[in-house]
Amino acid sequence: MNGTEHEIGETRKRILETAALVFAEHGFAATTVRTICGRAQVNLAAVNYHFGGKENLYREAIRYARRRAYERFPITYGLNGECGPEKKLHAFIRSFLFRTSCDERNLGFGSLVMREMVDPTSALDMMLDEGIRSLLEQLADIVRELLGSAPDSELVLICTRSIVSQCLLFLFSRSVIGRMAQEHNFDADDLEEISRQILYYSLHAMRGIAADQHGQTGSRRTL
Amino acid sequence: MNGTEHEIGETRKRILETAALVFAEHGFAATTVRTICGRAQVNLAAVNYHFGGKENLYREAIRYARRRAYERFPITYGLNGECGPEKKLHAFIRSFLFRTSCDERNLGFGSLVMREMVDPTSALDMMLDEGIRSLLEQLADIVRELLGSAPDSELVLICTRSIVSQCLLFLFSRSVIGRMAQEHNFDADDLEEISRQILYYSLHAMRGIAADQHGQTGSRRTL
DNA sequence: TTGCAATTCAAACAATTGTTTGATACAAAC
DNA sequence: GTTTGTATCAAACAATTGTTTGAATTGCAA
Repeated sequence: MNGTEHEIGETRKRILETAALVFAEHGFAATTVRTICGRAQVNLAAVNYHFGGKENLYREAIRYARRRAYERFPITYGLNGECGPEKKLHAFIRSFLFRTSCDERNLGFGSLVMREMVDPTSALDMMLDEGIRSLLEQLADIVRELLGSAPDSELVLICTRSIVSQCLLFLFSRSVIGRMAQEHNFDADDLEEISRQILYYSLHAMRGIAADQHGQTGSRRTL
Repeated sequence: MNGTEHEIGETRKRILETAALVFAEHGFAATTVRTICGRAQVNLAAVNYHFGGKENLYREAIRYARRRAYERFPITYGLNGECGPEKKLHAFIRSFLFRTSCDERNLGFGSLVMREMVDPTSALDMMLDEGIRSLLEQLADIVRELLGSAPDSELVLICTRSIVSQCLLFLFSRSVIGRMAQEHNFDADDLEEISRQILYYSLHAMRGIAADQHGQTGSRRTL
């Protein structure tokens, strides 16, 4: 081993992959170093030797899972060349759903994000700085484009929030869905269908809101 | 003590309230019986004496917090007499947001639900049976009423889901919002405003979808 | 082969966990 | 006053935790 940053050794890599999956499954507190090492078939001391502790391993595992998930599903997933805001929104929703899905090749990235939102550590700040913030801004740009000229900035916020919430729902309500429906794991076709539903609903909502806004030019207190 | 079910002793009550708040703050695994007993100013053995273990206390604490939260904000909160589906939807959203808000008098009910969705235990089944399922059905009824006559059942599902997701967003993204905005705690006025926004957005979306559906009678594949 | 640094390993460590124990205090019933 | 059952308490228990240790092993350059 030459010691450079990106040259990952065999055990190091195996620990990272296993750790991401186990942390995603049980959370930080409930995960034991022994479980990780046992499943990764490495010695117990390897975690402290290679990562300097459980907490450091946790952060590294999150970065690793995120890199892998984004490699599989970049934000422009399924997009080819220039296209309108509708297609961009569809790509955004699709890639988000697939990236945070249960597929083991995502290394539990979705669950890691979800758990970090519920039990924030310093890793959440890391994630905000290195991805989430820019992701939200890109979505807001698409929404701005869809709402048309000179949109009230609060409206952009409301619509963006609605789309985000619908994407997050399938992250957070996995357990509830699993207990209320008979089949609880979404395959690729299901995710495509859900993407289409979210897109369909959001486009209609935004069209209606944009029309309402243009119709009465000014305060939109129709409540 | 006469031993009846609902006659709660002083220490028992103090443990329940403290436990709900501590479990809500740190989650089941990360909270220690010592922390609860210390903050409740009772002896360490009291938990096992009165509740027979940490896990039992956890379940009882959730029920206790839920009862208190629903007493403060029943599903018809702010409603008086008969009224249309719009007002009903508004009441549903409002009561949900207030019930799951950070207000300490809710005993952390919102966080407890959230954590149970992320780390499901047998308590989640309990919550589904004793509240969540019926809550979702009531919302679906309101949506059905709003969408008008003979609505496609899949549309009801989509719209219901969207409303739920927007309500849940303020439960799950509390940490992210707190780190992205300067002020991170919502007061009553904020919650009222957010309720209005969710209502506004949802009503527009449903109107648009209902119109689209009636316009083309049949498959709604406009994507 | 020899030497050297990086890695792996079994074992032990100190700290913390949920739970149990047996003594004690207290109150009401007889 | 004695008894009886409930409640509280300090102390200890067994199990599990993350981490450390020092020896053994490995891989490769000299």
